[in-house]
Amino acid sequence: MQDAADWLKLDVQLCFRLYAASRSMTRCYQPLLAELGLTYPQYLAMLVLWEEDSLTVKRIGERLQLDSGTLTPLLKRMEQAGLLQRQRRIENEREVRVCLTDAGKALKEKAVAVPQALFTTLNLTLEEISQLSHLLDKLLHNTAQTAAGSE
Amino acid sequence: MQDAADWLKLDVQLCFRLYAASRSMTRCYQPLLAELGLTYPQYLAMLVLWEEDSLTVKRIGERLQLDSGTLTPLLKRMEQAGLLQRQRRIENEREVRVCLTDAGKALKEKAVAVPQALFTTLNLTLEEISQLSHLLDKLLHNTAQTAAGSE
DNA sequence: AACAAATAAATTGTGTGCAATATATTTGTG
DNA sequence: CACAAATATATTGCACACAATTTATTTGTT
Repeated sequence: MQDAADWLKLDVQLCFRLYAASRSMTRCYQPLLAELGLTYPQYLAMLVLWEEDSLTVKRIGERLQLDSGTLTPLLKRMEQAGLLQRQRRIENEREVRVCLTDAGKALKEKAVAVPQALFTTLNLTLEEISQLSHLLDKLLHNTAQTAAGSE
Repeated sequence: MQDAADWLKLDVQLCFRLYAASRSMTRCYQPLLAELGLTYPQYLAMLVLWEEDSLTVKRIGERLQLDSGTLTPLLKRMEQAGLLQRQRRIENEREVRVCLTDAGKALKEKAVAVPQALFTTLNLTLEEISQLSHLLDKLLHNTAQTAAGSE
């Protein structure tokens, strides 16, 4: 009985650490991103668009592992903020193409300071970051849902 | 210019991995917890209460790093579900004491299967889990807010 | 061409997270 | 005792996440 109960201790649970660490890191981003007028998920969407502009909602969702239920309102708010434009494609009217505005593109300059500041806050060695990234990738791979993770 | 822009690539960002991994793991828990009638944050609250029953909202919040804005409605839903009871303490009426009901205590038996199933899904070695836990703890420590992390 | 199946977004509803504020109670100080 | 400061919880408002459903469009098949 005691053996089985040990599995249920909070401190033993890897998942709680992951959950707490993710939220803790997002909280670190928050004041930095507030200066750019972005939330953390909005920042992720901008990262994707800065890398490759003019993507469909579906493509952004694949990169961020988010569905339209999350992305549609998020992108609408970013459109309201003047960072991007959403328009149905003429070739395929099911799709909505998302393009950065000049303001959206310009924000990239200021954003460079964000990951650099985070790196300082994290205070992990490059070796530790590399290890952590590797382990998280492996975990992501093993937990990926067959439905969502279609590549 | 190119150097600075490299900091803004999604795949480089540790934080995105953490964010994606946390959500991916929660999705793995979801079908298992659905059988217990719990969401993931509710499961975490139960873990804390199974370990030590009759805690204040504040104490639960310290364990889970959640504030009353999140916990109050969450605990109310769990009370509705018959898993616990919330009552103002007589000694100090600012505090609310949270106690498991018999149903809440009994649920522990079924819950033991959950972390075991997750361990199988994760498919990580004990060594890898240990490493990951250690790195996440370090990250958590370094990102902890001075305000919230009062011990 | 006709139409079922597939696809892409949008919508709806529920449950977090969290900042900011409000309320009630207790504690500390003169 | 009076009363400001501190404490614990609750409330409000906003922004995700995500399951489930709906809507509109395109594709595949006959």
